[in-house]
Amino acid sequence: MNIGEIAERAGVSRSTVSYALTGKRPVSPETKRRIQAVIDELGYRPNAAARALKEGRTRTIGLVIPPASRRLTDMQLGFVASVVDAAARADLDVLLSPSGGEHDRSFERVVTGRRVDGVILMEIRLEDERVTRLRHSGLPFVGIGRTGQPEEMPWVDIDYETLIARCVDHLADLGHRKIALVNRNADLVAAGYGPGRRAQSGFARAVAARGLHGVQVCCADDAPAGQACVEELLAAQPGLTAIATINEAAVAGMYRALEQRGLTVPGDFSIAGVAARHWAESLHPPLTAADVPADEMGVRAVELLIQSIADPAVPHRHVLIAPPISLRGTTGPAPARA
Amino acid sequence: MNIGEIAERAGVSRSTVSYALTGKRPVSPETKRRIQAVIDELGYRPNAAARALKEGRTRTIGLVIPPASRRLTDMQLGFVASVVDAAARADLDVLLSPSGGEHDRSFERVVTGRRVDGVILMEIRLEDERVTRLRHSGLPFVGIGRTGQPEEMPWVDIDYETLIARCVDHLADLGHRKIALVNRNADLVAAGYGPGRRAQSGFARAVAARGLHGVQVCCADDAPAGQACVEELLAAQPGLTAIATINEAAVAGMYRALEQRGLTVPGDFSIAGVAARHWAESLHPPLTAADVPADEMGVRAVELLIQSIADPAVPHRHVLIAPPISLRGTTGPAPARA
DNA sequence: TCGATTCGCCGAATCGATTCGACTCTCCTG
DNA sequence: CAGGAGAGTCGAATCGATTCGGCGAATCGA
Repeated sequence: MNIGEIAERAGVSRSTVSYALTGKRPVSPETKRRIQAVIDELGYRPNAAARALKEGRTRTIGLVIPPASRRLTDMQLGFVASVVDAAARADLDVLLSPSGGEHDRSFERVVTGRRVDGVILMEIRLEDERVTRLRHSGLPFVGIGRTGQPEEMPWVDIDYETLIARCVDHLADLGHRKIALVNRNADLVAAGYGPGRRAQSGFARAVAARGLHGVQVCCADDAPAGQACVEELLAAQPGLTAIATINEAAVAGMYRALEQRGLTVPGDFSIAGVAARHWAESLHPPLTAADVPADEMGVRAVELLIQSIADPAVPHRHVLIAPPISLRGTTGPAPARA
Repeated sequence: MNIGEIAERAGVSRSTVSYALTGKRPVSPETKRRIQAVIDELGYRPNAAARALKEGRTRTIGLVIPPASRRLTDMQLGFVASVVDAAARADLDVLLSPSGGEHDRSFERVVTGRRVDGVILMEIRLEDERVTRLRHSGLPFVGIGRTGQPEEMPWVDIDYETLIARCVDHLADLGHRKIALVNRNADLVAAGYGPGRRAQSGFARAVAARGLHGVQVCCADDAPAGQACVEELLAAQPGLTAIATINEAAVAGMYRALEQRGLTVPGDFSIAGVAARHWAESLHPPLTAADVPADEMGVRAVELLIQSIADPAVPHRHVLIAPPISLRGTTGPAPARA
């Protein structure tokens, strides 16, 4: 069933059917009605491939996610969900492409087969060859996250550097003198993962500015790792009274380790972090954290992408988000020196 | 850049380029080499839309997920991840389509615009109009989950009825006499969500068979709801000593409620469930549960779909999974009657 | 009443691939 | 040496939509 059959049954030419559907040229009401009747009867829908071929656009965007075999963090899941939602509202479909590891074929297919009109890239490194690849291809794209050359592309990002510095300031204000940064997993940070690196520098800067003793560690992105990580920290770092973290997936484990050491939060130990709001709230106890509006970020990313697609020459826009810290009760005054 | 340009530069016709690429007719080694050289130089890739139009297939599958605004459970996330992985291995792209609520346009677009060669459907209801829609459309599809008429389609599913019955049996063996089933959220169950309904009947059957006192409740899919739910149960159901559940997202909250009532697990109270393995393990304490192999299920679903696409006339295949219960320490002998 | 607009519609070209039939060689066989 | 087979290639049709130029009829103003 194609546009020709509709045309035939309605007694008009194919072009008239097309114009009736798109409205790009006037069609008489009577003709339009007849065409619509046939379409409704047969349940006709234009063939997406044919349309894409002629129009040169697919009405589809690509979403490049971390290898799916690695569990997505709650925040990443939030990005995916909001991107899919926002795209659906704009009548765009979303093609999912895991990147990294064995899946580069998938990424390559999406980029070079002209299967999508644009791409949203997640989990960006400071040096990211996917960005290079995309720039070279001429395909519009937007980052959730940014590289070390922020001007080279449009993006939406969280200002981890500032946020972690704020966490440190907050903890310092409460009298904590020795603070640890619990980062994301070591591989990621070593590979130049933006948030990880920026958290490092924000932490170092703030710790120096306040004259504190700072310790930095990496930690795999799950609860057991968080537990192990804090156990090690407590053993190796006497006098440690607070943690700042961007590793939301590990927080539950951190709580557990503290609890097993008999340390209460926030009485004996404070934790502040950067996390998706609903996650921070659902933790027990709810985490004092800068609430990352993952939902909003996905929507903004889609907006930027749609603009880039409509006019590739438009200057790159950037959205840097630094939400305030919500005090939820996992931070308190430093305990009296033992 | 298209196949014509490649042909021109290589000094052959377009059909020869096509045959050199697909190997569907012999091409002399020398010609093949020349063509390949041009392709490598220009980085040519065939246009996916043109190919899809001519071939009548898109090399893309649709994955219909629950509305993304609702958080995906860990198990659902596991399905998505494994489907994407398996599809990528088969050189298939995955088009994501949220269904339900305001997103039915997206579902409709995917199904009727012939954008995909087949569909994998998640979160199936006993009566599911999407299944009706898909059957009517003639598009090959596979369910992760099944309707009330299991023969009508190929699927991969978990045998919730049996698994919950096993949980009950296990708890009964340990001496528990009054057991609650904590189901998924009420809306879902009311809408005829398969796992929810099958858990209900499996629970009812097992409870009756063992002469126990059973209580059934629904609970929203998150930790706070789990906490509230167990608080209510404890208040309203004196003598309750165990819970069986399929609501993995609520388990952490259940633990919390018990803890706050001063009840230890498994000393005072037992919990057994059905959950994705890695989730059951990462809970604290790790949950005694039937471990759902989410990774494997996605792979199997893709396999079935590929078969259906290759030969739509092939009889529907079904994979019903009933993994054994892994004892992890949240179940123990019923406490002596208070 | 005549010429110029405007409206509504049609026919044909086009997007970029695949594929079928046919053509030209070369080689082998009887 | 004629004729058939097969290898290698080409030209043209095709998939299903969009879109441009143009054509006839109705409308309008002078």
